[in-house]
Amino acid sequence: MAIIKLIDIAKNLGLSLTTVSRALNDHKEVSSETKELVRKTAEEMGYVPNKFAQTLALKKSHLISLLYDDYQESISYQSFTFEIIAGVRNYFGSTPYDIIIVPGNLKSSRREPLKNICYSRGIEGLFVVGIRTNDLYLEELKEDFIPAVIVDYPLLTKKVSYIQSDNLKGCRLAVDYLASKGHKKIAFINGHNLAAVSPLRLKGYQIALRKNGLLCDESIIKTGNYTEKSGYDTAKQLFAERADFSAIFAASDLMAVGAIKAIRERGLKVPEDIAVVGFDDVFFAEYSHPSLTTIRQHKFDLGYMGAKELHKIIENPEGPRKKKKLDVELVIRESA
Amino acid sequence: MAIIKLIDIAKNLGLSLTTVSRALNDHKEVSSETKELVRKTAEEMGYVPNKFAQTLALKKSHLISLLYDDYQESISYQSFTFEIIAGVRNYFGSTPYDIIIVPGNLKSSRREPLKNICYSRGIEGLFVVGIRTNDLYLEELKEDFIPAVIVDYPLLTKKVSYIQSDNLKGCRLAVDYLASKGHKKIAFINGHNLAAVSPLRLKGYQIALRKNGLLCDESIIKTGNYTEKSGYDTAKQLFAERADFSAIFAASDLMAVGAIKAIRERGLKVPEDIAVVGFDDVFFAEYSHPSLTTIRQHKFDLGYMGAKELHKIIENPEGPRKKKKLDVELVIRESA
DNA sequence: AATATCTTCCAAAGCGCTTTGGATATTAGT
DNA sequence: ACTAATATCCAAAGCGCTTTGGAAGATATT
Repeated sequence: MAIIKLIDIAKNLGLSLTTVSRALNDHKEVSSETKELVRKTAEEMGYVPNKFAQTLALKKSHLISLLYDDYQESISYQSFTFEIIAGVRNYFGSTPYDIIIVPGNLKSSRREPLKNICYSRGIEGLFVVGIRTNDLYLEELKEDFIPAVIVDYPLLTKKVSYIQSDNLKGCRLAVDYLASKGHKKIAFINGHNLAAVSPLRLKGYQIALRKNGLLCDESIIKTGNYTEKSGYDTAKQLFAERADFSAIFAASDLMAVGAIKAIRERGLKVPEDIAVVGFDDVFFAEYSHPSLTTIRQHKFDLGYMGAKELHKIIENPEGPRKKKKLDVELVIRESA
Repeated sequence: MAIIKLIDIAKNLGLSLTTVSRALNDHKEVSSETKELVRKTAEEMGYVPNKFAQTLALKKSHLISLLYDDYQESISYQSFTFEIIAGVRNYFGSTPYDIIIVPGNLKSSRREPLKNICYSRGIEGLFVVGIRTNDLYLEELKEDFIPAVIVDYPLLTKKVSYIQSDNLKGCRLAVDYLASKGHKKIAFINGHNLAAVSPLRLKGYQIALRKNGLLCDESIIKTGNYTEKSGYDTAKQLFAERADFSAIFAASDLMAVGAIKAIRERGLKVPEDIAVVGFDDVFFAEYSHPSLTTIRQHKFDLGYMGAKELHKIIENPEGPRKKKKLDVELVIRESA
């Protein structure tokens, strides 16, 4: 029961290879009767086209590749990435494109150049998520040699678009909400600058403070690294230095959880003594205690819409590139 | 700056195609000087082999495929799956194999037959995770048409191995621990039977009870569906029917969290009034409140070791298949 | 009846690679 | 000096598909 090929069904039907191929591809130069006949026997014989041969002949692989990192030190980032990937997969599931995972991970030191990877596998587009601002692959992407869509890193060239949540709005929603609850001194725990969103969130926080007529006090702005521990540590630091803030806005849910732990250890209550707002709405935000008030990013949509954009770039390379911003929303739970 | 091919470097060097190909493949029938020369100029010219052409000529694709579901209703399952995939990716990262994601997801109704997917893409092996016991793909896998490794579903044929955590031991550890704390009546919240591990965990629970001289009371065994809500609901049900148990063992962390919520709502304290032990050790187990005592599964290793086994099956199809059981451990935190 | 136009088919070339089956040149064996 | 063995290379075929450039037959046009 070997795998059967075009030639087999051609012989079987006494037709030529050409005709069989054309029949299956719905080419006009073959009568509808033979088309039907060929299709039926192909089906019966269990024919499936060999994609490698097709790729070779057509110079079109229908392959896009996923570039992501499994080892973001913040393990919560995993669920973020996973949901985005789910979106990508879902979008391309209804196209002829397959998704191949770029071998190795972003951290490993000896990596093949992106170009080699793409060229040797005929990859037509790249979906990038979780890339650090100091990652060397970014330099290659800037060379603009392949269509790509990047999540959360602002790169816009002829072939590269990017997509991210509306971070400024997210920060505004958080600060507005806290301000509306009467908070005057809102501390901010940001993430490191290896994530391109960090400066954005800081900026959003500052703008929102100003808009609410609150002054921006540098001494209650701290930088963590998106982990729970760093949230805990920076919160403790805040308390050690000064304790006249009544709310903490953290740039990630995980840091918010860490901060809550620090607050509790000090014998204070959330949200009564100190209110806490996170960012991301990772799934456990709902199950932590107290459940987290946070800014929801639509992760699945980031993947889905990003994939759609990537598809568009591939099909129409001359079209305009654009940055896309996805809406965010405030999810009010117990922590603020 | 077109992509360069073997023929280009052949012309460039005044050599034949054959020789260039052989030089790069370290074939013996070419002198070491020419080998060196060819390699160097290939490098200089930025040559990368076309994998499709290679696949076609060699009849070897070096592709394995990942079959998984993004939509397990338990979202916590995501992190489980993601970590396993990280393990798979990590293993194959040091082999010539690439990983392609099976298009569509397990749930979508109109799916291509697995065979078509595999044959048309020349896929050499399948890594399966999160498959339901009623999934039709299982029937295809049973036909044994392709090397595969399945996580958490017991299928063992000539080409298919499976791997899972030691569920029986996990349940024993949990029950032993609770018994050692003096608990006599330990309720059990299991997951549905669409997950092949569920009956195993039930069995493990029962065996462990017996070993500890505790009697197995059917009325404190409930079945949820691995979600937080089902944990909550079944725990409430337990209370409604009878309240003389002092501990709950849940077959997943998420259900454990749900159960804790129900316990709290009843005005009882965890672990003082009712102790709770979960299963999986998903990452938020540490951050929930109280932090979860649970059975840790080594998810990354499931992926890594499973991938290794898959590799072995592919390279040596005649070798013996085996089921692999990975060790688990009890992680003691606050909830018990 | 002769030419032009479709329609339907096919043989052969090509996609970029590996491999088979020689061919040529070099070295060794007697 | 002549054959046998070895080393090094190459032209051509083949992997399974699509597409180009004709060819043959059917239909339409004058």
